This record gives sequence, structure tokens and C-alpha cells, in this order.
Amino acid sequence: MSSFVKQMYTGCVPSSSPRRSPKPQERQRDPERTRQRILDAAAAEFGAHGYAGARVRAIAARAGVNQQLVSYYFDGKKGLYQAMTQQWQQRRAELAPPGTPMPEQLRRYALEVLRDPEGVRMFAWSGLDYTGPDDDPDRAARTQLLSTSVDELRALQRSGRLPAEVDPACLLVMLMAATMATTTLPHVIESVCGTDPRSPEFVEHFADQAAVLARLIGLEPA
Amino acid sequence: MSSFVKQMYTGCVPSSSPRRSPKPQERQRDPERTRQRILDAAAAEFGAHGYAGARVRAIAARAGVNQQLVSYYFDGKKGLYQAMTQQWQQRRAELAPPGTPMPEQLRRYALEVLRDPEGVRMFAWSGLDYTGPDDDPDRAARTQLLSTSVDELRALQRSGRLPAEVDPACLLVMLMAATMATTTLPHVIESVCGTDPRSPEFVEHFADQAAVLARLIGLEPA
DNA sequence: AAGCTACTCATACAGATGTTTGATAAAGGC
DNA sequence: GCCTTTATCAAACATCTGTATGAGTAGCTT
Repeated sequence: MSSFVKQMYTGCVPSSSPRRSPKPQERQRDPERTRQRILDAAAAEFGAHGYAGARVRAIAARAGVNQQLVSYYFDGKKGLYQAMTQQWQQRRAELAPPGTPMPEQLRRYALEVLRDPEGVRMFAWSGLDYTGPDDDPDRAARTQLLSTSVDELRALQRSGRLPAEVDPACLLVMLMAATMATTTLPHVIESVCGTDPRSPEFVEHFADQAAVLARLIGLEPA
Repeated sequence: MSSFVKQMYTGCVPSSSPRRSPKPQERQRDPERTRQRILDAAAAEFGAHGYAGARVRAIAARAGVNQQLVSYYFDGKKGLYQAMTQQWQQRRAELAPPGTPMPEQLRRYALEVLRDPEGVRMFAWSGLDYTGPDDDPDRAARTQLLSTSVDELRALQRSGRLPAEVDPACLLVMLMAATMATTTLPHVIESVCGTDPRSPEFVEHFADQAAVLARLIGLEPA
């Protein structure tokens, strides 16, 4: 068995000449690729089961590498989680190009689950795991990222398109939560809509509805 | 050590006469109370950490009982989880008395986190743990419970207060997700609002904002 | 008082889980 | 071509975790 695995890894039968072709099976050593594979596998596993439910063994298996590499490249489970969180943080920054009108912005947020389901799920898990502002390394980045959206809402309010009684910050939070519902409330969707909340067709429909909601509130561009 | 623990439990020093007063420490046997204590502790623990993160030892410690009782009264961790879910299901049914106008209904949903934080959190965890309609024992009850709300929205739509392009079912889901944001997105609230998302003052403010949102959409009673 | 039953406990146990150790082989410099 | 460094692996390890066992105790019945 052990020799079989090794053979798999080396990508050639033991008796054949070692490392003949330069790229026979993509199985040369490549620490950067291995690292990224572990990160990808971690995203899938953490996204699926959350931090507590994720298993290091499962991550290694998904990545097709030895379990020990998780400790080798990162600093154990916790370190891997943090490294992965950091990587995902960057992707999220690209999500909302400034100046996009609110309805379209919400539509994209809701569609994000199709592009990166694990990322959205991890974001949801992190909300439930959240203990306080102290141990939240992403806080600064998130604050900066969202402040422009709040500013947009405030501008709409100043221009009279939004009643004075509305708290723009709360409104933004509620709208964000609304767009994530296909991820956070799949059981409710299954009950109320009777469809698979993960199917691309429904997600697109739901994203359109998020845009409709935004227009209903009066969040058209000025 | 063991005698010390026993002493703690009995509520009297070993040499003293056994069980003198009828109610010296509230420590008479009371299986029903013990059962309920375990259920309450389970709600706290499962709510705090989710199913995967919850520890049977921690539940027993919280309840102040021996760990084995979890297996004695329920059927292990899984059985306890189901029993507790069932109990919480009933409470949720009392949440929305039919006929309540939408803005008020949403306000109450958002306030529920003050009355029963663990319940709301468990509901959120269950959404992320959700795998499909097959293993969802609550589905029927939830469907029935929410159908009246969807019907209300449909009625509003028929009366022209809601545009035809709105899908009432999706709207309800989005509004539910919005009202749960103090639980599901505390990190975002911390970033955007700069306040403690769990403080009663903020939760009440947020609940008011949920009602404002409902009125903004046009969900006043007909 | 004796005995029965329901209830509670400490302990043991098996399996899972994250981490460490030591070995092996590929890369790369000299 | 040799030697150091780096990348990878299998196996062992310590700990955690859920569950089972068996014994002891309270309260009731007779």
C-alpha cells in the first residue's frame, strides 16, 4: 500500500527510469502548488462544515497530500484557517467596484454564491463563530470596504430618496443579510419556495428579487 | 475527591444525619427537573457552538449533572439535539400570531434574539448544517408556519400595494434573513455600526429599523 | 426493616482528532 | 558526484470525545 501511494505520487511505476519526462503527470515537487491545493481543500472543508466541523484529515485527503503537510506549511488547523481566511478576504474586496448602483450591487452580492459558494458559507460561519471585536483580524478591512456603501446610502438619504428615520448602517446590514439568504436560510427557502436553494436558476431568480427589493426601497442611483 | 463531590451533591457533610430537612439545598431527586436542566444546558451549548462544536461534557457541566445522564435521558448527543430542537420548535410557533401586520411581525422577529438568543442562533446553525429536504424533520411544521405569512404578502400584492414583479416567497425569506442579522452578521454590525450587536439597546434599534424597512416596502396592513 | 425500582455517579473504554517524530527522496549548490 | 536543504510521507502519539459499564444511593412499597 505504501509503495502504491508513493507510486501514485511519483507518477510512474517503480521500475521505470526515474523522472524521465519533465512533466509526465504534473507530479514533480511544487511547494507553491501544494500549498495552494491545501488552501483550496481547506476552503471547501471549512466552508462545508465550519471550523469545528472541519477535519484536518479530510482537508489533506481532499488536497491529495499527506496530513502532516498542514502542519508543515501552516501552523496546524488554526493557522490554516487564518491563512485561508486572509486569502478569501482579498477576493471579497474585488466584489463591489465603487460607484455601482445599489440594486446591481445587491444583485451581485446574491450571485456571489454561484461564483464562490465556500467563501460565502465561510463568511456566514464566521458570523456565528464571532465572539467579539478583539479577535477579529478582518475587522479593519471590512470596515473600510463597507464604509463606501454606507456613504452611498447616506448620500441617497441626503438627497431625499430615503426617509430620515432610516439608519443607513442598519439598512446596509439588513440588505447584506437578505442577499445571503440562499446560503444562510436554505431550509426556509426549501419550505417557502419549494425549490432547491442551491440551483443556479433559483439563485439567479433570488438575485433579481434582491435588486427588485432595492428598487422598492428607492435605492436607484441618483 | 469523590467523597467531596458526593458531599457537594448531597448538600451536606457526610457525617451529618442524612436528608434531614425536606428542602435543604433543592437537591431532592427530580428527574423532570434534571431533564429540563439538561435541555436548557444543551440549548446554551448548541446555540453557542453549533452541533459540531458543542461538547457533551460541557453540557453536563452547565447543567450541573453527571455526563452519563445525557445518555440516560436522551439517546446520546444526537438524541439530545433532536429533543431540544423539538422543544424549540414549539416556542417558535408562538412567535407570530396570525393577523399581525408585517412591520410589527418583523419587529418581533428581530426582538426574538433578546427573548431567546440561543434559539435564534440554533436556527442559524441549522441553516448552515442543512444538507437537503430529506433529513429535515421540521420541514412540515415550518412550511405551515410560514405559509400564512406568504399568503399575507400575496394578498398585499393582489391589492396592488406590492408590484407584480415581486416574488412574495423570496421577499419573505429576505426579510427573515434581515431580521436575524444581529445574530448572523454580528461582525458586520460591529464594523458598520460600531456598536455591540448583542446589546439590548442596539437590538431594539435594529428591530425598529426592520419595521421601518417593512413600511418602506409598503407592507402596511391593508 | 427489607427489598425493589428509579435515579445518579465515577470510571473505563474505544474511536476520532490534531500534532509530532523520524525517515526518505527530490532539488540545488559546490 | 557529493552534501545540504527542502518537500513529502507513514506511523506513532497524546489528547479529546462520545458512550458503556457497573456500582451506589434515595425513595417507595410492603
